[in-house]
Amino acid sequence: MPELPEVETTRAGLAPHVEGRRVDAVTLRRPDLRWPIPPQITRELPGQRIHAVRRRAKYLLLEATTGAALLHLGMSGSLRVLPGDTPLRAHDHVDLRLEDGRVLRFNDPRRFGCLLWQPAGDVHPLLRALGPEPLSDAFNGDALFALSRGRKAPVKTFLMDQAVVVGVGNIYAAEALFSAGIAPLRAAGSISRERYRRLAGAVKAILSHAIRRGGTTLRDFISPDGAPGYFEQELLVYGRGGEPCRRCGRPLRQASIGQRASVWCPRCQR
DNA sequence: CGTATTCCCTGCACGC
DNA sequence: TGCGTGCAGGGAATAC
Repeated sequence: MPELPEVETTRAGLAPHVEGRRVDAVTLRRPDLRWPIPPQITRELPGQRIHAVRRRAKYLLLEATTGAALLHLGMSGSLRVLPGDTPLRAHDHVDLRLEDGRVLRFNDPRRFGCLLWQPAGDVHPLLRALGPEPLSDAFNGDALFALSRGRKAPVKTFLMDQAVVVGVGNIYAAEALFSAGIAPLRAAGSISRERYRRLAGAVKAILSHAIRRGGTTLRDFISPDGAPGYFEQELLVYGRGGEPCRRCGRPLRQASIGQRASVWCPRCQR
């Protein structure tokens, strides 16, 4: 399930194959993913060159001349650059044929992903209310502390709020809270500045480590060249409910927090 | 505004 | 073996 490191891995894998190339044709095999695919994708994008592949939160932007294709991988999406004659597989929904004959192919079994259009000079509504990038200086313990005052929601829910900080999904929220020693159910407003500094540091460390390792491989995530990520085996709490804490040996607790499966160590996290 | 809930969709792990 | 069931999840939409 692509979280920020997976999306960044995808961006980095895509960029050398796609940047500077012209899109010759677009093939849609269904009219929608999560939302209808807008007419600009088929009518405006073909013939334009992709100048850059950028990422904002978990969105990818293929920046062309009159606008950008805005993609989200949802939880099962993947993008690959393939030889033009590669046979189709199930759920290959969209092809962008590049001028070198290869295709940028968007596969998404669960169709939680999207492909939208952002006109040049505009910011798509989906990107307007997003918080800071987790690896930027704007995201730090002081900002978390300030934003959290008065919040009664669990800190895990708070940390996964894309208006607070983008790109911290369920896996990395669980791992960062374990690393910082903070219990996920604790009210966001009750946590000290010092502990938020630790938490922000943990988020940055875990995300940058995961990016270096090529993202987490769970379910069907694959990077654009087809190589799997190697982070899964390093997860300390996510998916390990009932198993012993790697730090203290006590069984990890599992419960649903904000409709999301959550795992933590009742002894190491307070 | 903050918080809680529902929904979208398919693949997979289960249990019978 | 083959079925049905429940769960997973990002995040928008909706309802308080």
